[in-house]
Amino acid sequence: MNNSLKKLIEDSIIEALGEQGNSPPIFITQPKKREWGDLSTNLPFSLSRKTGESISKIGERLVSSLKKKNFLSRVEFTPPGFLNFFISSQYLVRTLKNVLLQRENFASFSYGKGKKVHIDFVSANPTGPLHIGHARGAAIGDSLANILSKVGYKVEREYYICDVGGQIERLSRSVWVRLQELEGKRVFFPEDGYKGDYVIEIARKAKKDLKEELSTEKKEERLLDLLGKFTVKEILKEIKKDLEDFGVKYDSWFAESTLYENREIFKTIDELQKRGYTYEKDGALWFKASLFLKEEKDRVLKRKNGEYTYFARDISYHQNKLSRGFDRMINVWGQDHIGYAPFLKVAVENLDPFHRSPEIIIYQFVTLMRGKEKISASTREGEFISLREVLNEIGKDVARFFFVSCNADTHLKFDLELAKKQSAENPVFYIQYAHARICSIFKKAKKEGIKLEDPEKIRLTSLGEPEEIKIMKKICLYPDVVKEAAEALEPHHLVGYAEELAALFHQFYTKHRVISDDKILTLARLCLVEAVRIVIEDTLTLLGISAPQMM
RNA sequence: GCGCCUGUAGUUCAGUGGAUAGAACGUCGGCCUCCGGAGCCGAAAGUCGCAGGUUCAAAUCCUGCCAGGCGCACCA
Repeated sequence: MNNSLKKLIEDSIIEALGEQGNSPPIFITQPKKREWGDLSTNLPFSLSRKTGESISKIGERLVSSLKKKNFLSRVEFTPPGFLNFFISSQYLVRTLKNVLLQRENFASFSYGKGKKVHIDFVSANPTGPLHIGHARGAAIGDSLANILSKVGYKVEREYYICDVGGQIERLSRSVWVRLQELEGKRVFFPEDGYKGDYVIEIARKAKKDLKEELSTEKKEERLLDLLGKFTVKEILKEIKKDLEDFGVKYDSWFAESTLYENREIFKTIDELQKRGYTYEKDGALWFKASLFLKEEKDRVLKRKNGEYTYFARDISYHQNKLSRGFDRMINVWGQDHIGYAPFLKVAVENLDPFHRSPEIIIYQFVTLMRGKEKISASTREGEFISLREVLNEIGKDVARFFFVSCNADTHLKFDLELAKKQSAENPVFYIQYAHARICSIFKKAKKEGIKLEDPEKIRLTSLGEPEEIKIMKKICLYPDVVKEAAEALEPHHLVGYAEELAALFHQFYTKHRVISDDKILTLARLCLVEAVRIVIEDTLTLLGISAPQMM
């Protein structure tokens, strides 16, 4: 299935350019003014610079060979050097029928060619509940996964569980201390321990569930190990539940400890050594990052005490992904990993014979506000707004919409008060309202005994009002929006699109009646609004937001 | 100090080197006999952080400043 209008135009241009057609990249964009067409390109500029032919000559030549295309009603060359395209009503009608026939597959593509994509997001350390910062990563990662699978990739969502290392030790020690306190003993709470109340809850649960083991096991080391495993399991249970309520479901959960169990970590280190990417210094094993990254310091793979660093484990994890046959690996990380990303990339790509490299999407942190006041977020100190609280306060739809509505690079400010207060006028409701309104039109139609027939049989040419044309044109662009969001790995493009489509619908709705005495027009308009409904539902689904029939 | 990211309307954010920089919220003024008013129509609101440069064309690319966020571990 391919309903991309831009591709159609692009192909026609390439065809028109003929044999000598190794043209510069063709950019087709939506112009700002209606007189400039529905789509336009600046190709005459760039082509002229390349070939030396005059801009207007190129323009005129392209116009004359493109104007025969039946999906265009008009092609114009407009000085200083634009080609403006006008979509034909024939194409508008055909597209409307396609939406009704193909429904949620209208914007599906084979673009990804069934390639396997691994997407790793959130992957928060199991040392505490998810907080609001993780929510942004969850919203971006999950929507991206949805979008990529829509354009034809085989997507696997995975959560990487860091269940190894010093943080887990600190966590289990914190639980142990809380346990002692429950026994009535006064114990000094470690400076670097986890201070959140959830630790006390877990201690309480451990006291009940691990009663026997706790009383028989005397060796502190074994005891801490036992507590650690129990705690990680408990916290993961909560994380999983929070994510599910946020609309996120993973295909797999990968525990870091399995890298030791199947000895992959050792193989990775061997390979790095064999290739001469390592050296020993001060009793530690180092990665020669400077081989690939000038001006960067080398990094430790294996510490003096014999433990592997997170870096070493992470390289091994990525090799594991490659061994599972993934063509692309996408990691969605918070900006605190920004300096680390290049190291992982060079290590992984230089070990792989095909030089596949993780693609890393960095999202900037959310500044959380309550009115004018900033709220800090630290898992260690136990000061954070949990994802759970956000879900309870403002709900999944508003939260997901908010986190996915702007570019990952934006340092966005999130005012909880405002999010709650504005909720009635929030853009997400504006979009959902359009959907609910359409559903209610169909309820009325049903009551009056009107049924939507086979769209092929309905005379859609009776749709000619400006508001109707605008809607159809917007719908024609939907597949391209999805494709562009997939190519750029930027879900936020869909948000802007959904708002625009909803606005066009509301404008149409205010001015015209769908159900009227004119039977033919009624059916045509039902088709039109049903197409709007399908597309809105589709965008909302990609963003993980519900499309309610009633509000 | 070095690296990455950001700076666009009162606020939150869009904006693929192109044509007169957009939307939402907020503010002000209009619109309910009729499919849902969580809607529609209109108005006010901008030195695109500052200064240079490249280009026929710069919010967008380059350089330098200023301000903010995050990194620069034998943490993860």
